[in-house]
Amino acid sequence: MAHDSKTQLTALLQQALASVAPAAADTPIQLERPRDPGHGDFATNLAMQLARALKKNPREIAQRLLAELPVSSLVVKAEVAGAGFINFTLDSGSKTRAVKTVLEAGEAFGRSRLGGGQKVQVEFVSANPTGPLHVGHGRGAAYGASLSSLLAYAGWDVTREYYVNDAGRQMDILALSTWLRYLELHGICSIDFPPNGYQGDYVRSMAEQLKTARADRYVRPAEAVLAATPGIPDPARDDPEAKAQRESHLDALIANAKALLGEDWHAVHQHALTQQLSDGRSDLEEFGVHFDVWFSEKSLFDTGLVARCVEKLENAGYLYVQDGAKWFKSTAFGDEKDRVVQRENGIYTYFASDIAYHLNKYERGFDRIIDIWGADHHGYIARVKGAIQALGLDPEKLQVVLVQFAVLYRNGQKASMSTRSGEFVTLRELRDEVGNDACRFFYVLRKADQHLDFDLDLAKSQSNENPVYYIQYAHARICSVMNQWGGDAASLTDARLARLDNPRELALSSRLAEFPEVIEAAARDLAPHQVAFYLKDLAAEFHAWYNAERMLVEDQELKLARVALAAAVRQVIRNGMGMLGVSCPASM
RNA sequence: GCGCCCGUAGCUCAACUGGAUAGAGCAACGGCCUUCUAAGCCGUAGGUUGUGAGUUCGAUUCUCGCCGGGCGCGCCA
Repeated sequence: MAHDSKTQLTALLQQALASVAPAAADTPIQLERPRDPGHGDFATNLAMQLARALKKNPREIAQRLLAELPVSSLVVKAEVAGAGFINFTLDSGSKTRAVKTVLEAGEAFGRSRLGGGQKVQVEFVSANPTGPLHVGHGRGAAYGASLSSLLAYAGWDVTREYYVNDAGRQMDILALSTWLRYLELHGICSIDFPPNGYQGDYVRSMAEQLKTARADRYVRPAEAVLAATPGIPDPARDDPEAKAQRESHLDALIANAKALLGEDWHAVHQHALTQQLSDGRSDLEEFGVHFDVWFSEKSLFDTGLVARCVEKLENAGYLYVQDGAKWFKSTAFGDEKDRVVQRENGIYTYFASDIAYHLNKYERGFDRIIDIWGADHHGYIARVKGAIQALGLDPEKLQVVLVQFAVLYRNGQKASMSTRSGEFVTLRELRDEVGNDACRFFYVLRKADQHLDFDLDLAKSQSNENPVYYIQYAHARICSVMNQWGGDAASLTDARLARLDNPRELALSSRLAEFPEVIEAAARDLAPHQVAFYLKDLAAEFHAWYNAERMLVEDQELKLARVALAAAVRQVIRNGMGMLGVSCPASM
């Protein structure tokens, strides 16, 4: 059995524990890799954990544990330190063995069975298809994609899903906006474009496509379009009354459009939807973000699931009618207030279709469901979990990760990111400026719950100083060395690794052995940034070694050992970067 | 006002689910290219972890109170 050092050491400690404190034999063994190399290769706080139960001095317990520790060739030195830590220094052969393990496992090194093949669904991005993706969506995309790969690597069966909001008012507004621009293109300029419509240039280009494909088929007289609309209030006014009037003006325009266009309304609607959807899709694909399922909100209505869902809640006694609307008693599940699922006008709320969507997720048999939402949706968690509980499902299966906002700065000024106003930086623009690799890496370089200040000027002007290049550079250097070495890569597994004996080489080997632990910890915490930081550390240690020692030396045996180490580093960089969706060029 | 998230070096961020002397990058300063890629390396400097208490062997981490910032509190999506 080729156990790794950590597993072996854990087993040794368990034996010692069993004889020192049989009553506490189930105490979990925590082994950490100390930051300070002077503290050895592994350290455990086991004695301190036992201190209270045994009512003894931790250092004394540590001494007794050491006395009972079975003899092993693995441990070169074990000593009590500090308040009661036990520090272990391992045999160098056990460290360099990682090189061979990496080379033999190749792409599979770091994979684990932590997830046990369980089915997990990760839903992310799910932006309304009403305009280009912006930098905020980019963060969700990068995080979700990296997390999905990470979970897959750690042994889960992952389904990546995008929830398409193709059923609501926002889509109607987009269709209307497109149509109004289309009318403008046909010389109908007497209709003021509503300020709360979609202003972006992409709307105009969709209108042009419509004109090219359908000529004047959708043209209607301006008077009919504006019939019975309340009109647009003075732009300077932002009182509630004015706001309400703008919204009802928009709704009246939509109603008129539907009436005037009849079946053609669906064609315009569909055109806008498919156009935006395919635009977003190709944007994400170029960004290396793939989805297995594109789930339509509209389908939830078409199959009657929303209605069935509401009925289920009603039968379970969690619905009541007030002011003509149907309310869900989410306060029964800890929410601040009850929520409407069906409005007075009979239209279901977004919440209703979201309940149905989650019911559908559960019915598809996932063992675990992860929703990745923007932080502005945090108030939404209680009601969704409440509804799940009301449907008799286990709310613990659902995990919501809130990704904090990416706030964009340009010229030291906060840039707006509203899709409707049209003043936003798109993900595509960002990728063009900064590059996909730097983008993916930059996004995932911080915890999801950290606010992200994205300084566009900095990202553009200093893109060469982005940490991603640091890691890619290490990879390129190794490729270059291996080209000059020119040997057969397969022969590297036979290298005499005992020749790797300087501290840098041993530290680098240990670092490689740590990779699987990093993967598991990151997967547990849903924190792909830990992988990114690990890769930075690995690259740093490699660069230091590279500058200190030469690999292509005269001594054939030493050369082979060093090239093997470099090849193993390269492999781990590839595995880690691949997970984060970042490429590894062979030269830079 | 209530709820969620956050506060760590001048700036951007880490810190292995409570561990040892809190670490990186950028910016600043000083060194290293006739030998494998200088997008690199080595060194110097930079901190009362917002603040005050509590919990214990031990707190950046957990609890509470303040201070400061972000977001949310619709029959919007």
